[in-house]
Amino acid sequence: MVTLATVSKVAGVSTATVSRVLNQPHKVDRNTRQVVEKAIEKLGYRPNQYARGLASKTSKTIGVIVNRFSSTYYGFMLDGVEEALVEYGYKTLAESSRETAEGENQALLSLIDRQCDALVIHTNKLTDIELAQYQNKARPIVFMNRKVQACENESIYLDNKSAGQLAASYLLQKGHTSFAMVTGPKSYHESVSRTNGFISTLKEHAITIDKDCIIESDFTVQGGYDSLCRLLKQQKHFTAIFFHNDEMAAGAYKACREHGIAIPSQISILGFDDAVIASHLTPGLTTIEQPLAEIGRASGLLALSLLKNKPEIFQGSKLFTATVKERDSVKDINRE
Amino acid sequence: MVTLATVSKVAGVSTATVSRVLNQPHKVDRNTRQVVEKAIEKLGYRPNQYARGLASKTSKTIGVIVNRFSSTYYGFMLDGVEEALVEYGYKTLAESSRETAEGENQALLSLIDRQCDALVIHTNKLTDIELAQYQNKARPIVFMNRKVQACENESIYLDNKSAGQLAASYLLQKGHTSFAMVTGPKSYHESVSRTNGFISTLKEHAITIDKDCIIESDFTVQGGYDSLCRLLKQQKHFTAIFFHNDEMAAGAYKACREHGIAIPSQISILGFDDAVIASHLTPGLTTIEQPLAEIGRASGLLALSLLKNKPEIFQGSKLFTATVKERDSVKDINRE
DNA sequence: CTGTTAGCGCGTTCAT
DNA sequence: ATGAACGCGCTAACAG
Repeated sequence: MVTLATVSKVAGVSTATVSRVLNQPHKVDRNTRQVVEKAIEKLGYRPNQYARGLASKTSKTIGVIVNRFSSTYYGFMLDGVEEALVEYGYKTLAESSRETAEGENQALLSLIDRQCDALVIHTNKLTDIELAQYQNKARPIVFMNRKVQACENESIYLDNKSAGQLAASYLLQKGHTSFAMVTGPKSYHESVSRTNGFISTLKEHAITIDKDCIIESDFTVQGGYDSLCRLLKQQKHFTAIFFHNDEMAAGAYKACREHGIAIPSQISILGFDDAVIASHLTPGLTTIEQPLAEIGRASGLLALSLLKNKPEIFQGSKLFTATVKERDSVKDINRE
Repeated sequence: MVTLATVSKVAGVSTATVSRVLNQPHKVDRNTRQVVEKAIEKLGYRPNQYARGLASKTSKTIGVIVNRFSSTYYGFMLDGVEEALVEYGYKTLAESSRETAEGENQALLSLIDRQCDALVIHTNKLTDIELAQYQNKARPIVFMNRKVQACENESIYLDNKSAGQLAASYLLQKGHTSFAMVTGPKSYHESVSRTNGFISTLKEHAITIDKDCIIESDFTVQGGYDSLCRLLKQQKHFTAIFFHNDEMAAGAYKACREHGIAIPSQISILGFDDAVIASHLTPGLTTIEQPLAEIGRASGLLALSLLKNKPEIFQGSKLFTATVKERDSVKDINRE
């Protein structure tokens, strides 16, 4: 095994000097530096990261937690985080919580054990209080697409209330006046904010939404399917439905097909996320787009800036804005 | 900071004993073990993984490389790997190559630097020879969904030739006799094998496929779209097209829509992978399903078995079999 | 069964 | 600008 000692012998210098050319090249004479670099090259020396971490107490690694890997929702954020870190020579250590509270706790501890210099985490199960306690430790923790009370400075997230308002404005603008909504679980802060935003804008236009027309679901295709069936059974009147994510909207497409309901002529559907499937549905799903990759990127940068205590690395807003991705699932009633 | 020494003092034993209760509990007396465990609990002690790795030369971590995170193709495999490792108390260190040769090399080196006990990698750019060289080092490398010459024992992959044969058999069985095919890049071994399998089965039935009707594409939606347009322009006759993945098939759907071609009445489409989008397309995409999660899981297990030199951890085949996931994009001509 | 001790490979003083 | 020496926290002989 090639170690610092091997290199130092070959180069005819001390290990301290080799270490310096690696970490503080400017403190080494040009000539000796070149000699050392040649030796490193020749031997194919690679520093042992564990020894490094042990001695320096830093790992140049940032831990990331997501619910799972097999969803592009998390995939886009992960890619965003990694992109940001690579620029600064940091590594990503990604772990999944398998969407359980236990998994979140374990992942958190495991990443801390692994000496991650900072953490970027997306969690749903742990409470704000529990998360805030972790935050109290030495290493910075950034909450990715999650707003944590008392840790606002470390939270990067979408302005879900505005997004809900945007959804309502868009549908109103298309001439709709009677609505239904299928939300995510109430335990998710996004769901609550989107709901509030949606309702508040309707209220501004003196429109109320029947309580029976707001259904809490679970962000899954099946959940969306079931919700639409329930809405249909109720026989309430509405011309447009706002779904809190695209998977649920996709489930609604299926239900519509089975019930012989045409989208958007008989019912308009608005999704959320602009997931990969949105563009593949027929008709194309109009949806509220959320910049997941940028949220990931910003989270990575914020972690770095906190870690190095360099505010200049992360500048800009911690609050992201949604936009409308217009396709063909919302009817423009004005044009009739 | 709480270290082994802290614990040992509180428990009134030596650091070696504390280390033993952590790693070889059976070698410690029940009573002293309990005392130590109490101290660990009380102090909230967590072992420093870097010190551990440095001293023991093992990290209980397995590095994984994928092209990127934002595709469920890799996501499913990653989830599979992690699931397998968690059972054995191992961690996943995932890194993306961003689908570049440089990225693959860097990721490989970086994971080795990080003392990963084994590697599970999915690569496309590096040649078999380059990969085999890495394999020659101390730590085991498993090639996930990739067949590497000279490393067959460490390759876990789908039997792509059989899968191609299956595709042909299925279409033949549905009464089709005239075909087109859109493949992935020739540099991908999967593409070549699928093509060979497909053609060989046709040949068995005395059917040849016009060379102009085989188009090499790039696994992207746009690529599939372009390929179908090209096929259409040629005015050759065929009733069914086999796409080497579902993304390209989705692109074909779009092209069909624009050209007013009905699926499956005018043209039948068969995909590959059973990606998430397949079920959301209209009509549902019939596709050759590949068990990605299981391939990931098997790769993880194989890595563990190699690493620990325990064949019993991984038993079963390294070759996986594809199946047909039937939906509505292939017409049954016999029924006319 | 338990304690002592010597590294693991590197970064970092402190001298020179 | 360079080298000697120590310590990071832990595991692994070796004694006892």
